[in-house]
Amino acid sequence: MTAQKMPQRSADGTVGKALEILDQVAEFGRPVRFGELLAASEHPKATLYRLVQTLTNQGMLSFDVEKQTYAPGLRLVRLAHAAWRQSSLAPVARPFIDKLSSAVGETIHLAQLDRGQVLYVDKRNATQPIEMFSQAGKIGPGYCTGVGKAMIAHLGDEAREDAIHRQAFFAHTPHTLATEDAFRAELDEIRTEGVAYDREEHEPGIICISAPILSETGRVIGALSITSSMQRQSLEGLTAFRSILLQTANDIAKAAENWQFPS
Amino acid sequence: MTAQKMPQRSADGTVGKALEILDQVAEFGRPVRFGELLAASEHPKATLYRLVQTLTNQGMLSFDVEKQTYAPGLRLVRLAHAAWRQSSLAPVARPFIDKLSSAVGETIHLAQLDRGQVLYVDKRNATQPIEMFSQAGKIGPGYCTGVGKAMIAHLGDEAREDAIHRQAFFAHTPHTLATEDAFRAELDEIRTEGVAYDREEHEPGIICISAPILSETGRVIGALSITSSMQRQSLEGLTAFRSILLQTANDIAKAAENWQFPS
DNA sequence: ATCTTGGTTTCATTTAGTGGAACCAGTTTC
DNA sequence: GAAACTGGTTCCACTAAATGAAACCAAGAT
Repeated sequence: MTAQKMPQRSADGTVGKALEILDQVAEFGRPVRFGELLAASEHPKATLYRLVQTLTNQGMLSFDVEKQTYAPGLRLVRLAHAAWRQSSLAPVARPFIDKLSSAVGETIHLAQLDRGQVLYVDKRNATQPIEMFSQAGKIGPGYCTGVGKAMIAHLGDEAREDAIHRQAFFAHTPHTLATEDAFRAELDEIRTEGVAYDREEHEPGIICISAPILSETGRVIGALSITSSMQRQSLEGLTAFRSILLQTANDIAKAAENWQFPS
Repeated sequence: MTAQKMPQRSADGTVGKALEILDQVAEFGRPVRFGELLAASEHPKATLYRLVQTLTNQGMLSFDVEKQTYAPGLRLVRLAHAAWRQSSLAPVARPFIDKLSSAVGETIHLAQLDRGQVLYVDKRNATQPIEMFSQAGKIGPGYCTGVGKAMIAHLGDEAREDAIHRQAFFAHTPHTLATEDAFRAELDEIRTEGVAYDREEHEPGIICISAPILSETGRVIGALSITSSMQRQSLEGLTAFRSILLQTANDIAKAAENWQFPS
């Protein structure tokens, strides 16, 4: 089995534990029996049971009476709606992404950093229609995606170290930078370069160019990327997008500064 | 053992309280100051403070250091992704909705019931492109929407009573059924009718026809609706969709029965 | 009919949550 | 320039809530 330990979240209090359970259920990716959960959990039966009970009648977990399984609850969808509108860059960035999308005709990703991991908050694909939550909310590794590297490279020293230590450094492809040292070197490169490239590091044949979105004070607030495949493009081809990508990232940053939420 | 637990008011344990806070923040619809939250809360300063702290470093709330405001956190988006894929009807229903959408050329909604409220989990609009989370995750009232009425009408007695008591019965329009009695009568009607109509009860000029999605055992698992406006359609016009709507609802129910999650 | 397996409940013990009050900046007011 | 606010953070005795070992229950399996 693949016993890969995730970076631990300082489980403060009961609330922390409850949320940890929630994460576990979510990670299964399918409805789970109580027993399975118990096996994967530190907690004794009774404790886990009560925790799950609480989450369930709070609507954070949904319980399928017929199949006796638990899954992340719909209340989350409701809350995420609010989160997405308020905390994510997506609403602000939308017009710019639309423009960029039609200008370059390639897939666009908008992502933010969540504890060292890449969280995609929006996506535009020239050809296919958008796929709702199946795209937004998706997560990916920080160390081998263009957006991930672009963001981590521009973090402050402290935050960057933290992010680096959260990486799993699994070699998805022969091109993956799978060691901390190689990764650090790449980050330096990216900082001087201004943009990050994904040279088939995550998926074979998939390449991208990515730029960070930085606030006026230099804080990393997200990243933007143009993705393509080796069939359609070369790395040099992507370089041609450098200018428009940086411009768009800048536009989004500006727009984010004086973003007022609709009453 | 009597199943009588009247005093519930979303108050089980610390976890319940924390989630309540989360809801409150989400309800603001914009970043909030600690003070504002305090004013809207029952809890004393210190308690609220700690709760908010916990939620924040759990990633359930995000804190804008510059503006000193809280908003629902990105961790929710990640969790919701899982919830949407697993607990919602959307992934199963997608192909059917697509088909229905292109067949009727009107707006389609897919919704589920969450504590008496309507939670939209997917939407198809013939003309406009999809709008990610800005649509999925949206909530609406149960008593004055087609999907809401269709679902509540087909609940079991106990659950239906519960749902009815959760309704606010605010008269959004002159046509809103704003009393419990009128609502009950309408529900009876809907049960014999098989479909529910929204006759400008929520928004002026907006009408819809809706069918519940029922499991083989008769449990309500969601609802489907075709929405239009008085400009484009009449109620009679919508009636023409009755058959295809019921058919689609049925297809979705069938598909949901033997839905296996992708490993 | 008895043994497992998987889920639920009890209850004395322990731990974590609570909240009144004090404390600290920064701002405003006098 | 001191004094009174305002908004946020920390203390700590008190209390309510979480804990978990063990008992219990309901099916299926043997």
